[in-house]
Amino acid sequence: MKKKALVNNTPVCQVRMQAISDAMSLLSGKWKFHILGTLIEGDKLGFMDLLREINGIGTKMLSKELQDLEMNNLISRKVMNTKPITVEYSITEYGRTLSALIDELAKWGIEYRKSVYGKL
Amino acid sequence: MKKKALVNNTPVCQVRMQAISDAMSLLSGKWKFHILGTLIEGDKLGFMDLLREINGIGTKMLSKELQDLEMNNLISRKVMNTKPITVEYSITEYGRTLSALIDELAKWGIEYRKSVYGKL
DNA sequence: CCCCCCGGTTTCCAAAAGGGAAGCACTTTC
DNA sequence: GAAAGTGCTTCCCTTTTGGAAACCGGGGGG
Repeated sequence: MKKKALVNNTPVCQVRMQAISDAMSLLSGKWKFHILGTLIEGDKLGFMDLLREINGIGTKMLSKELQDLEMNNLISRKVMNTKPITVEYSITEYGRTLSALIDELAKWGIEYRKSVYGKL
Repeated sequence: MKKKALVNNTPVCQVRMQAISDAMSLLSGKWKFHILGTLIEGDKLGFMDLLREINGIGTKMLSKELQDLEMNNLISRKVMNTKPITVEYSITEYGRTLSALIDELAKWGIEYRKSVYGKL
């Protein structure tokens, strides 16, 4: 007699697992949460602004991640008719639905850091 | 005159960014949320149980991820004195503090899937 | 004329992540 | 004594990810 999955065999758990995979396929990588978090805080930002705001990111990654996020409709890109051509990146309405998740992540990270470096 | 970061220059934002990096350094990878989610649902599970519950994972990844999670005190590993030696993996009290985050992730993933495959 | 700023793309490369298959030690069951 | 189950580790390989640096084109300033 072969054993089968017990916990995750229920439809509700299969859906949860699928959902986690779905979400991670959009949000994985070192920078996506940083970019989204920055755009949620600061309304409209240019490419160079983001490069300055997000410590450690380089032009290649920023450009690639912005394309990914735009493709998934989480952020929007608008080219402005200014004298030196500028681009405005901003969070979309849909991207804003991630703010609860990002808040949870940041909240947990803050508590984690407290637990590691002691209760001062 | 050199421009400086405006949005993330505030201490509160620096802390958030740091927190996001901290959290992701523990939780990154393809399987950690699945393992944690499964252990939150099902109380105590053996290695082979997890292998069956988590669709697609192989022994190598499971073993490695379990070690990572144990090192960070998110799960606990207890070797049992049973006839065929068995190991019980379970979520720690600390690991359980992730359930809100995992719920948010799953919730968002479910809504995302709905938005992609239309409102049926 | 040269350089800097904006907003990127391209190239090259190193490191990390991930997966398959096999092996290993031990025990029970057939 | 052979197979099967439990809990891994090791090896080898491919894919993915990430980063530094160069380059590009247009515009403005000195």
